Amino acid sequence: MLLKIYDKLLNHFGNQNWWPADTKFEVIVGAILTQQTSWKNVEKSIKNLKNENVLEPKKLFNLPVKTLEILIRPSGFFKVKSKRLRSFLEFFVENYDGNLDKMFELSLNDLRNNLLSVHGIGPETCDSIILYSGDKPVFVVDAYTLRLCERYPIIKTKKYEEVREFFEKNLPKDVNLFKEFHALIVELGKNYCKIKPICEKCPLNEGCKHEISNNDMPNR
DNA sequence: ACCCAGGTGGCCC
DNA sequence: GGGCCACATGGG
Repeated sequence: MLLKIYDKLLNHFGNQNWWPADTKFEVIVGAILTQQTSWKNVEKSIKNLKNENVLEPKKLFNLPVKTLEILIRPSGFFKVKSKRLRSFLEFFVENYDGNLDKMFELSLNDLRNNLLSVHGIGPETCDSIILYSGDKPVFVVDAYTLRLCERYPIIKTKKYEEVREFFEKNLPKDVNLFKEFHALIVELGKNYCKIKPICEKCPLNEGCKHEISNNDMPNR
């Protein structure tokens, strides 16, 4: 079932090659900045950080908050997100000396729990970090994934943990597959799921229960 | 002038 | 446990 959906999406959209970033650390910063924000805007912030040569753990840690706010302004919620970046950096430098290998040495479970304890890192950001920066097999669930589950009915619950476990149990434990699948679901959501008329051309048109409104995103 | 974007935490009931 | 709200910029 899930693999069939995956194949259709892959055939239609092709390989997405997520996450676009030069370093693992950049992935983490991007994961926090992209919360409820278009990637285009995040790119501007990332570019600013690179231009200032501060896109490294200790350098970012030592950056004054005011400066950080200015640099990440294009990606929105800049005061909230500068705090969230600070929370992560403090956690990261204090516990792992700003060393990603050290952090990712943890067991999947400890890693998840520790990241989730950081203020501003919720389930999706946590799992994006683990999958795309840590290369470990957790499935990232987002609002698009929940909507997909609703429309085909794949699973009744809308609870993050349950949906994540369902995908992980019903797919081969393949990091690359998890990366691509999540990216493809996002691509699907961006292109086809908003307005009913477009559904005719949707690769998942068959069996879709999209009947109602233009916007029925789970968290709006 | 709207509407939306690769969420999260706070507060209320 | 669920429902609503603030957070903010840039693009369509």
